[in-house]
Amino acid sequence: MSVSSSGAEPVKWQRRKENRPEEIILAALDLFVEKGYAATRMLDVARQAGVSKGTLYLYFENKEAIFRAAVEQLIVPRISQLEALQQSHQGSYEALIKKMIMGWWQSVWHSRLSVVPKLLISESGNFPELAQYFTEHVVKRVRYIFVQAIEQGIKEKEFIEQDAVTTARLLMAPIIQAAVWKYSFKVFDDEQNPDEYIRQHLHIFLNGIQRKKH
Amino acid sequence: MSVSSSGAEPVKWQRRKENRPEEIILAALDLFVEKGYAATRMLDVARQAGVSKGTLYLYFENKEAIFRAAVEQLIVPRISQLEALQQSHQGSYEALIKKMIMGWWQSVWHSRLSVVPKLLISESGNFPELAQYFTEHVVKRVRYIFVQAIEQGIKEKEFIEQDAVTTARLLMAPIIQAAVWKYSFKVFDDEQNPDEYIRQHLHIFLNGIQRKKH
Amino acid sequence: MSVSSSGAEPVKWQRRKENRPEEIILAALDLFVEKGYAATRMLDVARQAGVSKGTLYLYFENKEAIFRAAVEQLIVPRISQLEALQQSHQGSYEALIKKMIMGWWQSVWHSRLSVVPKLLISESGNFPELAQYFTEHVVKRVRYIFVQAIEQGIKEKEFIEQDAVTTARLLMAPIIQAAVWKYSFKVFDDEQNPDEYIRQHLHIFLNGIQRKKH
Amino acid sequence: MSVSSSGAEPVKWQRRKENRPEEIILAALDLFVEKGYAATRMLDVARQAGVSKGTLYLYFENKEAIFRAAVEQLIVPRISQLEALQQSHQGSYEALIKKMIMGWWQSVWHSRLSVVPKLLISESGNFPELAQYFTEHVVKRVRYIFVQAIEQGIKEKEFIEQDAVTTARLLMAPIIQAAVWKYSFKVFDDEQNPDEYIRQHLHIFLNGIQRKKH
DNA sequence: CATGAATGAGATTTCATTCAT
DNA sequence: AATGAATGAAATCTCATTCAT
Repeated sequence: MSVSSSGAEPVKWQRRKENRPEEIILAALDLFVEKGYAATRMLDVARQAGVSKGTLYLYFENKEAIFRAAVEQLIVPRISQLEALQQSHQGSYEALIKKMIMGWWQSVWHSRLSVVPKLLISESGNFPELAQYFTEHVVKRVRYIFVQAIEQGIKEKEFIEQDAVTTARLLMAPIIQAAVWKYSFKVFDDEQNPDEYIRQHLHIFLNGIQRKKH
Repeated sequence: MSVSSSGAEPVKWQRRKENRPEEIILAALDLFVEKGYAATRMLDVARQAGVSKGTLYLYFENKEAIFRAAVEQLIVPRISQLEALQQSHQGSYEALIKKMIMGWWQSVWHSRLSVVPKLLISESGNFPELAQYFTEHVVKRVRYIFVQAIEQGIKEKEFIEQDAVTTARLLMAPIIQAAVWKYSFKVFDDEQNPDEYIRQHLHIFLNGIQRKKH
Repeated sequence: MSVSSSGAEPVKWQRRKENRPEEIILAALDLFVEKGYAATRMLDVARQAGVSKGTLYLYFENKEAIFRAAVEQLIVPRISQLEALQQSHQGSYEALIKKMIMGWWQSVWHSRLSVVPKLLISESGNFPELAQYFTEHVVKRVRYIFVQAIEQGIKEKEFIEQDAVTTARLLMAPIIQAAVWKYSFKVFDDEQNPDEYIRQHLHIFLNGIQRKKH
Repeated sequence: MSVSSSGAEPVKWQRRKENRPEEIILAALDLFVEKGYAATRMLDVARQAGVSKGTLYLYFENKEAIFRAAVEQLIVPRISQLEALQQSHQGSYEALIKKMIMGWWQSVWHSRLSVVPKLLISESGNFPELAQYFTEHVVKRVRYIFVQAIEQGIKEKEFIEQDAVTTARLLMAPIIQAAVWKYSFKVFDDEQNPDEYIRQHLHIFLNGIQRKKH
């Protein structure tokens, strides 16, 4: 199912030192999202990763270390993409926000990364340091990028006067919400086209904050 | 419910006994939200409710039953309020939506009810039937109320043409998001005024869907 | 086998809060001595004590706590007996030493207490704090009692001039040795009469340190 | 043993290979004494011996085999020294005993051999065959040498009438005790001069068993 | 009814041993 | 011959649930 391109011999004793940590992280992420951290047994993680229980402990000190690694390694690298996008932008701030949201959406929604919000929301109570780390290094950093775009749009008379931080929260809320929903109630809720959802969000939102041209 | 069948004389010191199930539910809710379902020990619930471990089992079959009861008893009654509001409304649909959102917000945000979204998101993987129940009987039902208001606003040329279901999702997303955030990252995230947050959401959102008057 | 005088109904659910800790300690002692600390499984301790695994953890934080309790509660009380004996003595120092050794021997050898030396010797490497505690509060304290008797005997010209501490060590060595042997090699070594062994030790030792009367 | 069958040219850099088993035994001994058998991990043994875990299994079947080898190879050869000493002796039995004890003491105390008593005492419960082997082939054999010396001394009227086996036990007890102590409580107990300890033991003991000359 | 001591299934974690490299 | 990554049995410990009091 997973290993490589050469087909189908289920080898039992495999040495894959290089790839193990990432394989374990991805396996754990799948399960943490599905069952929550506490309900995920190390045996499950091992099976999902195609290794034995003991192997997990060769690469991670304990269950919590896997959790931390999953969050940190997956998310943080993505943010710089966003920052780069902002700095190289030319044109209206409406166009910048559209571009950033759509880019973020593409890279997050369709990747395994989209599970992280749900995971952190679920486990924030049990891992306060991790929740704090996430708040400081991800939430606020991403929000700041949008805050800047909004503030500059206000200064340039493109957007109406408003509190930029609250507006940035409102810009992000439906996206985070969608990611959380995907892993919580999607199977029971009616199908919807996520791309259309975002498109419409941007439409209403940008329409809502723009200074009306008379 | 059982002791004195001649419901006339409400003896004070019996109240406690009568309220036991609710006290247990509230205690459990607090803990489920704080630590998650799996990490909450029955001993903790007992202590928080001021009873012994054994007593829990006099009122509930097991841990899961407490969880189900908590969700069902807290949420469902509130929805009919919303439905009543809609049916009695007179005036613009913008005003109706404002009224409903603010009413919902008041009754949810400032009550213990606000923990339910976070709780269900966290535990949906472990309690699929409950997640389904919640999706069908709460999410969709509430959404339907807003869908109707939006659709009628479109028909009356008050709002622009758009997919009402998606729009309803976008209307609700920041509110649910706020409730989830409150119990996940609020302590680490910067303070914000929740009432101002909702006010601004309504402002941008309604501004964004209104048909521009020229 | 153990519970009480009323005969033979092996009850399954027994509440014995008062006696449990001591029962567990004694059970653990038996096994620690037989197999060593590390090789003794908590399940074994539970079975030996006639309780379940979980019950152990109601009374002791972990395996090490049982070990510590066993050592501390059994040994320390006995020492004061010895000190009392010394202070009330009248007569020759030879007689005092005889009396103390025989008394100590009686109370230690024929009781479960005799296992402690072997146990501490075996586990000293893994429980250095416990070994230190034992050295300070038991070994040195007991030795000091004998050192005093010997020094006074020297002063009174009853015994020959010699280093009293070394002599006290030599007085105690065969006794400790016997206790250790009992739990290590006794089953394989030839039977011997322990009372005769001590009697002869005292005979040779006291004969060896006495000032020769001409 | 295997490589160069023409045993003439002892190549230096092959030595290491040839000595592997002994190096492993010595490494294991150090650790067994410090931590006990069960608490000693094969990884520790490997590291201490400067080899990898897998290599241990090239030379020994399993952990127990290392333990057995350690005991057997270290102890047994020393006994014949003692027997030779006895057979070649001329002079008083007091002098013979002094010579044997001092010789034994020298070769045991100041060598790694001194750890064996503590080790066997600690692990006798887990390795009964080994304990039996030790009792039969070491303890009794050594004791027999001393028993003979004592019995002959009695016959020659050098020593007083007494049970020679018990006396031999008492002669050996302080020495074994000292070796055990060295690896159990020495670091916490006060310093003492071991040579002085033995000298004084011989003094008291021999003084105690000698027939008084009038 | 209420209690909390007692239970035991099941979780995490360790480490002797195996075997691909 | 040597390595050390990988294995999995078995240990400690937790906690939902039961039941004597």
